[in-house]
Formats: sequence, structure tokens, C-alpha cells
Amino acid sequence: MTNIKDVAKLANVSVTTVSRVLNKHPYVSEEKREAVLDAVKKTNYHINRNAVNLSKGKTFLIGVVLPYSDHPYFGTLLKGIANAALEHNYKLVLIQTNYQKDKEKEAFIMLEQKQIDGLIICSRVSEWEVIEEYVIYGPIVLAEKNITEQVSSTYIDHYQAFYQALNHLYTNGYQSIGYCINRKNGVSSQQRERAYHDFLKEKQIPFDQNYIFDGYLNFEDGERVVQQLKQMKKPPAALIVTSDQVAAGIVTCCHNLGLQVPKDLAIIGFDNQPIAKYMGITTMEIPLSEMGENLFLQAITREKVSQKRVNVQLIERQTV
Amino acid sequence: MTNIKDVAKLANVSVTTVSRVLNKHPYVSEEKREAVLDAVKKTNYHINRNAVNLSKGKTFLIGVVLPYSDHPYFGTLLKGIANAALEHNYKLVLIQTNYQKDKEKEAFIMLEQKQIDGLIICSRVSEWEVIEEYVIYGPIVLAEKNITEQVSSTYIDHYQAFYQALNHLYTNGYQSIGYCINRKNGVSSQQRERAYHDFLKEKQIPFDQNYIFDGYLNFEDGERVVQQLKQMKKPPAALIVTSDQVAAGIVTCCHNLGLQVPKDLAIIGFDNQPIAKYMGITTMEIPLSEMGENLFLQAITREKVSQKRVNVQLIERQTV
DNA sequence: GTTTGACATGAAACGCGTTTCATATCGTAT
DNA sequence: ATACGATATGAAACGCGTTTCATGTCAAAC
Repeated sequence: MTNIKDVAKLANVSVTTVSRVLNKHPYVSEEKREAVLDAVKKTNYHINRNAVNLSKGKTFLIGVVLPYSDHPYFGTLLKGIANAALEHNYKLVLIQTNYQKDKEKEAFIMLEQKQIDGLIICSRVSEWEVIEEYVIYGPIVLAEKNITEQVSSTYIDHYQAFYQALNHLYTNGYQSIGYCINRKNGVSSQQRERAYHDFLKEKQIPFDQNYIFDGYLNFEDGERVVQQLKQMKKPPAALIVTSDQVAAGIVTCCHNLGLQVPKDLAIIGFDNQPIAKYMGITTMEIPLSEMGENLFLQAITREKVSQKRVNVQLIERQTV
Repeated sequence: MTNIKDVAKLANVSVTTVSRVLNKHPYVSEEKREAVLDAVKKTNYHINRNAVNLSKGKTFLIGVVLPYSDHPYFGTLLKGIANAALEHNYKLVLIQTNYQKDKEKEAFIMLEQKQIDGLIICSRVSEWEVIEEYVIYGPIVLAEKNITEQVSSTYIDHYQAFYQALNHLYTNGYQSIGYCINRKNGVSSQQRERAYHDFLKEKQIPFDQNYIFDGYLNFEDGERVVQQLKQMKKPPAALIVTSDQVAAGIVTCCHNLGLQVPKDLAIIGFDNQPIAKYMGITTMEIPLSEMGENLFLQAITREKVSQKRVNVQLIERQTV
């Protein structure tokens, strides 16, 4: 394997000059430039990126922490990030955590050890204190409303979005409203729970623990939800489902069982994924791709943190 | 930022000793070991991964080339790769290409420049000659039947799988069979086309160009397929759909329009994604997650190439 | 009593490109 | 005629950890 020294020797110049030519710096005579390029070709020289990384203290790599890469929500978010990365000549290091804290920790360590220039956390399990501990090593960006001022974030106001969804159902005549989430202890779920309680209180609707469905993530989970509903004496008349995937599963299952949507069960999904559009599911649109792009931009911005609140928009279709 | 030298100075040892301690090499006295660890703590020292990478000539990064990260097919494949990577302490660099050759090229260059140790290409657009040109720089692994002996691969025999699907439809009484793919010029599509032609010839069924549906990838594309079918004078009685996503879209659309599946249209999907199971779609199961794991293992194996043919299994459900 | 191997430690070379600083030339402005 | 800025080039320091090689103990083996 040849290195810059070999090239310099062959071209009869200094390594500095070789470096200048390769990086297109000015002040190199045409004569030497050609000699260098010639030597590069002759020796089949290729720069060693690790040496550059070490020297520059920069890798043009951004870490992306996410729990699963096979869920449309994260898939779409990732696409947005990836497209922005492409444009800015960065590459992404994928850190799939399955929501394990120690895997997430590995991402922080990569930042600490300068293997990545920044870190995007799509869904967090670590405590805020841990994140604060690592911000000194590079930009950490969250897809979640920030608690500390030290990190950038691009987030959805889940409280507001959820409240809006509840209100939409209420004004359409639905009083008994349940909801369906993935992780009860997830950050967004807590905001939603607050919204839910506040809403019930405001409308003086009694709270029913059974109206909260926890642990549903994928299309096929929709069936379990419907099974649950069927066994209830007083099932909710409407359901807010925090993933269109699950919403689509529920709607499909209802069809199969002859249940009318929205007559027997009204549905509001979340994300506005293609499947929701296609199946005519009323949903809260989350501009995931744009969020991804913004997250990326924040991740390559040193010294300046920013917070961006993303608006969620109700898309009315046929399930309410 | 402190470096190993600072630590050595503070601990009153050589950098060699510090390196030994940090890498848990033997032959270091307990006394010095403690002094070093103490100094590491006091200086808040963190190793610089780029220096290690340069020195060792290895990064523990594997590049993963795929066209889209928001499609379940690649999402699941990626999950398999990511899980294996997790286990072996590697990280993945995601290279999303949108099927652009120049983006794929960037992945090769990363390998050439030692930024990644190996490369997994989930779906290829570059010519084989290009790949052969780069194998000298590290393992390149394909999710496709290899033409050159120089690369490892984990692949599906699409010809065989397609033939099997055709046969299944034929033995169930379907004679006019069409199929639906994503990219006509894709590698797997060509194998399928051969299988299709060979099959038609064998059964002496005339070929109809209109029975090939090209350019369908996602759930929502299913509707377009059904629209096409409706406008045909003699639509096929059965359809092989190379993605369960599209198959699910077709089935849903048929339901909406009152078309009976399989009576009016039989469907065989591909992948055996959760949605296929849930919707009762007959499909050809592809063990994507396992394929991903195997791809990863091949990618970290230097000096020894291997080929693994993955078997596709017919899962009979209710759409045939 | 001497050889041998295990244990311990550090200097220096190595992996490799970037960047600063010093030096030098040449033309144009004063 | 002098000065200054633009152009050109290279030595050396810097980023930082790993590894080889040389050297030195000390105890067990012969």
C-alpha cells in the first residue's frame, strides 16, 4: 500500500505539495501538480481516511440512534436524515438499540472517542443527565422536546397533538375515547397521558384504565387491539392510535369482522404514512422526512443549539 | 483534550505501559496498572478512536449499501445485519443510494480508503467489473447470486422461487398468470423473467407483455395495479407479486372494490412479512433477518469467500 | 553455578495526512 | 531603487495509539 510519502518521492516534491494538490489548495505550479497526479496514478495511491480523520479531528460521520430499523416510523425518519446526509457529504453510523441503555451508551462513547462528529437520537432511553454529560464531545440532537438547553432538538408537541386529536373526536360526537400506544413509559407516551387526563377532566369524562392500550407497534398488532375491544363490556367508541401501522391493522381487522368504521369504532392514526392515505384513515400528519432533515442539520452545527417544534396536522379522512 | 502521553506523564510510566493497561495486556505490575488507571480518571482521558483506527488499519465499521431505508424489505434485512453487528461489536455505516450509481461508488471508495472494513451491498446497480475492481480493498458481500468467485454472497435463487410460485398457481388451476415487480431492470427481475418465459414455454401458454407489471414497490402501489387490471379486456387470473407490501395493497383494494380473492384474482406475495401473515396472503417466505446475519458474517471474514443459497418456502394461506 | 523462561518496562518506529512556519522568487506599486 | 504582496515549496511539528525490539529482573530448572 502506497502512502503520501511514496507519491512525494516519485513526483520529486514534498509531501506538503502532494497534500496541496490532492486538496486543491492554491499556489502549486502546474508542472508539479501534474507530476503529483501522475505519481498518484502510477502508484495507485489512495488516501487513508483514518489518517485524515486523526489529523483533522473530524470524520464526517453522524451517529443515528434508533430502536428498530424495520418500522416505518423510524424508516421514514431515517430516510430524511440520510437524504440530508447525502447532500452534505456525511455518512451515517447506524446504532440500533432495541431500546437497550447500554447500546445507547455505545453511541455516546463513539462521540467521546471522536469516531463520530455528532449524534442524532431518534428515541431515547438514557436519562437526561447522561446526555448532558456527553454534550461537551459534540452536538447531540434529540427528536424530542429538550429539557436541557444544551442540546438541539426537533420535536413534536405530543401533548398538543394528542389534545387536538381528542378534541376532534369529541367535537364529532365521541365521548368514550381510548388510545393505543407502543411504550407506556416512553417519553411521548407520558405527554400523551397528561393530555388525556387533562382532557377528560375538562370535559368531565370519567377515566377508565382499560381504555389505554399499551404495547402495540406493528400492523399485526391491530388484531390484538380489536380482540381486546371485543371482550370489553363497554368498549370505547373511538380510538387514538399513535401509529398508522397499528391503525391500519385495526381497520383491516374491523373490516374482516364486519365492524363498521367509524360507526362502531372511530380511529385517528398518527404519522400519515402512505398506508393511512390509501386506507382512508384519519390521521395526525407528522412530517417525518422533514424532521429527519432538520435533525441532521442540527447535528452538524457546532456551537449553536436550536429547538424546532414541528407542527402536526390533522388529516381528515373516513375513519372519524 | 488529554492524550495518552499526558496520562503516561502523570502516571510516571511510558506510553507503552498505558497502552498495555488500557488494552489489558499482561505483564504490567499491579502498582503501575493502578497508577495508570488513576491518571486516566484524573485527566478524564478518552482514547481517540481515529488514532487506533489508523494504527490498527481497522475500523470495526461495515458499510451497508441499500436503495431505501424506509421499505420493509430492506428494513428487515437491515435489522438482521444490525443485530449481527451488535453481537460482534461492529457498527454499520449506512449508505443510502436511491439506486444511484455514484452513491454506490462512494461506498467502494470508503472501502478503498480504509474507512470501513467491509461492504454489504443489499441491492446493486454497479457492474460486476466495478465490484471486482474493489475486492482487493476488503470483503464485498452481495445479497445476490455472485457471478465472480471473488465475492461472498447470500442470495435467493429467484429463478427457482419464481418457478415454484408459478407452479403452485398452475397446479391450483390458474393458467393466465401475470406478475408484478419493482424494477424491470433489476438483477432479480431478470431471473424472474427467465423463469416466467421458461414456464410459459413448458406449459405452452402464450406470452402477453401486458401481464408484466413494472414499477410497484409499496402498499399504496397496489391500487394502481388493480386499476390496471380493471382496464384489461383479459386480465390475468393470478398474480405473483414480488413484495408483500404491494400484495397487501392489491388485496385491500380488491376488498374495497368487491373483487373476490382468490376467486377473481389469486395472489402470491413475496417475503412473508407480518402484514402477509395477518392478511392471510399466500407468500414465498424469504428469511430476511437470517440473510442479514449471514451477510454480516461474510463481511467480516477476510481471505475466505463463501456463497450461501437461501431457500424460499411457500407459505400457503388464503389468496390462492 | 549457570541457563532459561516468565515477568516488566520503555524507547522508538510506525500507521499517514495536515498545517504551520520559514524561506525564496518575482512582479508591481511607490 | 525599495517595498510589499502574490506565488511557490518544503521541513518539521502535530494529531495519537500500537507494536516491535531491546533491556533488565528474578526465580525456577539443570
